Amino acid sequence: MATTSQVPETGTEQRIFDAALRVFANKGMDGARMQEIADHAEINRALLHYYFRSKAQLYEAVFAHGFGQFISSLTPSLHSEQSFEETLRTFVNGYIDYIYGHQEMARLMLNECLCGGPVMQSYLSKAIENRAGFPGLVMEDRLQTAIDEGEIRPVDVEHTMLTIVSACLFPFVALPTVRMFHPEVEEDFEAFVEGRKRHIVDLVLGSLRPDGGGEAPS
Amino acid sequence: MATTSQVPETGTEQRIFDAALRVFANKGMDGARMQEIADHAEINRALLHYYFRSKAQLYEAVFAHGFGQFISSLTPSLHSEQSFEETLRTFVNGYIDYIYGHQEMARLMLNECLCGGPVMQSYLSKAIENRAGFPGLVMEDRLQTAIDEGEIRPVDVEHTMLTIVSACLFPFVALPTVRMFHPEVEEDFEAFVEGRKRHIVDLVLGSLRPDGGGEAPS
DNA sequence: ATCTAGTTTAACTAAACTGTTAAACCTGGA
DNA sequence: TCCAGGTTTAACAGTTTAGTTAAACTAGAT
Repeated sequence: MATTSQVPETGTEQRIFDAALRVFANKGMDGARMQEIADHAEINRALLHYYFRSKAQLYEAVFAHGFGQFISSLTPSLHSEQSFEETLRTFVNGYIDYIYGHQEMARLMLNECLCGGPVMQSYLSKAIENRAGFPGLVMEDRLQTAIDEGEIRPVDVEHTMLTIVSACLFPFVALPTVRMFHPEVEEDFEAFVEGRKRHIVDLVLGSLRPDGGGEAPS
Repeated sequence: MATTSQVPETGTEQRIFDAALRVFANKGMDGARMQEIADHAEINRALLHYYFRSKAQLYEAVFAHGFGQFISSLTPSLHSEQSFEETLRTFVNGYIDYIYGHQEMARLMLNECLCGGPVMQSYLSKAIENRAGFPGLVMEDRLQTAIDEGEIRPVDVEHTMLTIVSACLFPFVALPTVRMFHPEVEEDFEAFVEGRKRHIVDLVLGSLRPDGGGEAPS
């Protein structure tokens, strides 16, 4: 079953997978052409269907892999008991690190996120069944306890979470547009990424200090 | 030319336009079908091409309209000389008000934003030629002067702008997904919108107070 | 009454795409 | 040597789509 002894450097299935990811991310599920995927994988359409029966199955396979990878890359580091600041930093760093390391996957997932496609819907609803296994919800809960314990000023946790996630995600998925405003981003992308992490943590912590933010707590 | 005396309640062209917006926003340029647009407009495909020669032209027309509408709905209120806080509040409120009132257009534009499509690219590059005419850049400049004058603590203006825009945009374009986490959003959407405005302004102002944010200014 | 613009119907072309199949090819392992 | 699985090629069927066209119809304006 192809796992007999040594599989070639980059197996065909993996090449198809990578190619599909790239094309799906750039063109979307509808805009993607099986031929283009085959071209990028340097194989032919027939072989493509030989591995992944249909376009829909290929798409779901790619999505599922990225989705699982994303969650499992974030969850473990959030599991232990940390201070709020540590949790926030871990969350933001983990989030952005994943996106940085998997920009195409991030774009693909956000695309699904936008149209509220059935694939995202089904995987997400299953994933959030247990809060402890979903990074965003772990972070949200930690935010709530920090408020309860007076560690930070009382803010709307849902809005705050939305803002944090937005600030982590959006600049990367909208990169083509961001680059038009700030061409220097491309020159030193890693510096931008690290700066982004610091900025977000800084902004949130700065605003949530218990000693009266924009509105005095009481 | 149809403007002789009284055009019927909703002109055909407008109905096509609305239908196209809806379909393009939900399915994307590639996923959209001319037949579906015609159905929503309650006309036939032939008439669709009679008004807008091709799918590409229809798409560009819809995009161009929304793009111009967005800019011109924000620019005037930012023109006068205001305090930083006023400017920020005007910007955030205007941004979110537009999105709230034009959710489909916002989704469509972000879709274009993601794939870095040629349409967005061309319109945007023309729009940012004069900074004073582009809301985001006006805000960014105001942020810079506020720092120069010690009105707020020195922060990275680009990162801060990115965060503000992200926080305004993302929760709305990703609404289908947001709803899965917070079903209550749908019950009172307007409350969510107003809460979002306050939260963002609050968070940013709270963090930018000149008296030492997360990191002491000097 | 006639003219004209908007509209419908229906048929059609041309192209694109997905998915399938059969035959042949290559290569490494038994 | 032979076999089997991966791979290619090429052709095909079936479907869907965009876009065009011609004819007929409708209704308001002149």
